[in-house]
Amino acid sequence: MARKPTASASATSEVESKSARTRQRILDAAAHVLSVKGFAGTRLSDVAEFAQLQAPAIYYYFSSREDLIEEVMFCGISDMRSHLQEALDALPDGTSPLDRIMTAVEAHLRHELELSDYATASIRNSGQIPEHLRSRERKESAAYGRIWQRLFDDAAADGEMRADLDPRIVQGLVLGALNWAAEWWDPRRGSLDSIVANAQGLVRSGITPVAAASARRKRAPRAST
Amino acid sequence: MARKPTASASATSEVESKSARTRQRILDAAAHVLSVKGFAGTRLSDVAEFAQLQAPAIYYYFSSREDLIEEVMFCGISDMRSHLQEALDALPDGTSPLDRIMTAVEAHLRHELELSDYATASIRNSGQIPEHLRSRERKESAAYGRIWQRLFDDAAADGEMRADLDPRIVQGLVLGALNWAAEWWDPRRGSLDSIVANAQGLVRSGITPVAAASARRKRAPRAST
Amino acid sequence: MARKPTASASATSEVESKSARTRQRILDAAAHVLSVKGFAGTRLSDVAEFAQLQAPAIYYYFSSREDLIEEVMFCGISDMRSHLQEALDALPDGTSPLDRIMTAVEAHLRHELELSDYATASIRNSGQIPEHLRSRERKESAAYGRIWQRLFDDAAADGEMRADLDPRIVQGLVLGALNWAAEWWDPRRGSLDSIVANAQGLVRSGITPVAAASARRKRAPRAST
Amino acid sequence: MARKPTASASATSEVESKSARTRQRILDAAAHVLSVKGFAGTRLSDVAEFAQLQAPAIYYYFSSREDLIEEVMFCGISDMRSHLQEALDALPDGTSPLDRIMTAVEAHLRHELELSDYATASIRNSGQIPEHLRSRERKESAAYGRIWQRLFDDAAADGEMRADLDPRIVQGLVLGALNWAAEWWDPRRGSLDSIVANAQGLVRSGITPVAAASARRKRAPRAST
DNA sequence: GATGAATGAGCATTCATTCAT
DNA sequence: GATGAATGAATGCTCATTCAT
Repeated sequence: MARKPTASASATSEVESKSARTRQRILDAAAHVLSVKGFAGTRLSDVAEFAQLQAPAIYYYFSSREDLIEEVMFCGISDMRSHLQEALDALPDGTSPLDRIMTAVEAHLRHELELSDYATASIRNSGQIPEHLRSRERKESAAYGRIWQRLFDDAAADGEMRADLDPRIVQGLVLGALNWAAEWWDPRRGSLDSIVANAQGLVRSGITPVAAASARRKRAPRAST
Repeated sequence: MARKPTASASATSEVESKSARTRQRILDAAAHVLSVKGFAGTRLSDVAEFAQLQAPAIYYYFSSREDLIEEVMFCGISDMRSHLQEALDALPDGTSPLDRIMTAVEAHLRHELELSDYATASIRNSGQIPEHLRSRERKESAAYGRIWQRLFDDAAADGEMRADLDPRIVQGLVLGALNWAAEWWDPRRGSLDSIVANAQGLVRSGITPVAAASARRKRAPRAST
Repeated sequence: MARKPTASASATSEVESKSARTRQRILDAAAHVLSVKGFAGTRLSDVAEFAQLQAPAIYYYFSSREDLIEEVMFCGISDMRSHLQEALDALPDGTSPLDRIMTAVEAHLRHELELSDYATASIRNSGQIPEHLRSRERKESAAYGRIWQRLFDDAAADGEMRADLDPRIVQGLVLGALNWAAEWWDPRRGSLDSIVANAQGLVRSGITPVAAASARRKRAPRAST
Repeated sequence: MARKPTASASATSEVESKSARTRQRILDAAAHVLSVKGFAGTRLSDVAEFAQLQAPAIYYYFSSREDLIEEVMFCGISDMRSHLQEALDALPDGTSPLDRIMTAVEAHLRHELELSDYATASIRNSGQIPEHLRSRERKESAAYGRIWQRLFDDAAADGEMRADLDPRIVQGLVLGALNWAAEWWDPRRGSLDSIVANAQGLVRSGITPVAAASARRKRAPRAST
């Protein structure tokens, strides 16, 4: 289900028809161009070049440029959401809200920075795309936001978040810190692990009440890969 | 505060000629459109409409679309930098690094969210703009980054930042949290003061060593691989 | 009456008002630009720059770009015609048709190459200018042609032109040779006198019947200056 | 005779692809418009109309308006040169310099007046076109001039040109007479043969020394058709 | 008389899209 | 399935022209 710009094979459909693979190549190319050039700057000719075919061939798989972009945007957020959901589902029952947030932080960062094209395309262009292309994306985006909302609400309810913090605002700030990482993180100048660790550390102690901080603190759960 | 016609800082933006005001109107309009539509999506006709004149009139003040956009980008980061620098300069000698960071967080957020067009234009498009339009902007941007670098380095040197945090990564995450605020903050659904307070709280306790923070707080857990 | 691009003062109006001089400067500039850039390539801004004023100032003297160009074209051919007519009128009665042609050749060449802007503007653009701008110019042009026609017809009638030559065609060829001189003649690489002498020699012996050619041949009369 | 797509001489212009024919149609149309309207006045929409397609279609074959015009200019002079060269090469060894000049006069005139668009485009616009579009054309043009130079130099060396004539100046005047013919010659008012004959007669006796002139004069060689 | 400021018409060029092959 | 060829709808930019000062 997941569309991946790199070469990682999604478990579900090993052997796809040639047609499906071409379609995928176009989507991947579009995600890449979209993430770099932005909505208005994404030309079909560039997408085609990246996908190694001629521009008119795109119309065999997508009915229009907008249709193609819409799908990229949807996939970007949709894949992100399922990736996060899977990571959270994999946690043992009874995992504390704060630890669940740690897992979410890691999942978001890894997905964004490892498979960045779709995610960054989706992230960077959410404000530039015409409304009528965002109905599916908006739904997913809202759902994705709700997952995080729940995480912070639970943390607040369990007394794992300081009372002077507003869960909604904190959520915005934390997601911003994570989303923005794609803008500056350079894999050659620092491991992904280190940025994950720093983000988790920053968020954990940024959120945790003073007393609570020393009280618990077992160990961060391993999230998904 | 004033955005300069070329690069000369006009200290008093009180009585400017009508011509200068028209030029300013065009710049403001361009910043607005640029922040919403992105580099490739910024049409001169839209800018003109926003500035209440005809598109060709823009050429009386700017030699090309690129020239106009280049100046918006430069002003965005340049104004931000001088705003931050002024705020820091206004602090009394001996202010602790951490407190200086708090001031910087507030300055960045207020500038971004109050005059958001230039800042968001600059922020959102830094990755979409062709390199040859970025020479001035890049210089300012680097200088701006260096101010923040010093802040975090000083905090680390003074023992106000936990040893497990990498100052560079923390800087990226914090600035990301602040930059992204323009994407989600809605002035109608929360005061600017509250977002400033939350950001400061999050950063302060996110950074501060356990001992200093409240006397305990050991170390952030190692998360993933 | 004659408009001259260089500094030669026309005898008639020594002291002209400042206004008239500005108008003249504009005409001269237009002639220059027109001769180099052609009709469509003649921009009022270029004319203005050459005349050392701002483009809108031209409208104080000419009602439109077309009007200005029309006058340049008219002056070009009109001055040429009066110059030729004066040279011919200055010849003593009884001058042979062939000698009159020699005078005409010299007059045409000197006018074209010494005061070249108007003449070359007129010559080069006669084919590029819209018909509705050519009514005055066409009349003058026809009159100019008729002078030459008479010269060749007289030469033919007097037996000074070989019978195998068609006076009309010869006229076209001779005027072509003269007109084209502006395209290649470089004052730094050959005197005006030498080109005049060569042209006269070529035309004289090119036209003259064999017997007559060796029979006479006094000397080419010096025409005007 | 064939105008080549790029610069490769396609000897047999029999069966060209439809694409090549469209390209040729555009070139022909451009030559026509260029010869009538001049460089600055040549609009792609006019060229397109003449070629019976829409203006943007031109970009499928030429990368820019300048590129198209550059090729027209190059083809104009290049075709002229090869046409002249072929005519001269076809002459039997031992043909006198003067007779070779007669052949050249005929070749130039026929090419210019029969395929006038390219030739007149090239001739009329050589002074109006920006330098950077003239590198190829200038080379050909110089080569063309050198052919004529040799002709006149040889004539002078063989004593077939009067000593009072300067070969360079005569060359300029003769070529001018021929080039200008396109400006006034009307096929409906005189045969091409008659203008060729008149030009040859004029040049022959215009150049030939007096003694020689009456001595010989056998027959003007009929050159090409 | 002359200029700064602005406009409207027009042109080169780009690009998504179509269609016959 | 895919492409060469072509088109129509923009969009940046130029330039003659106007007008208030």
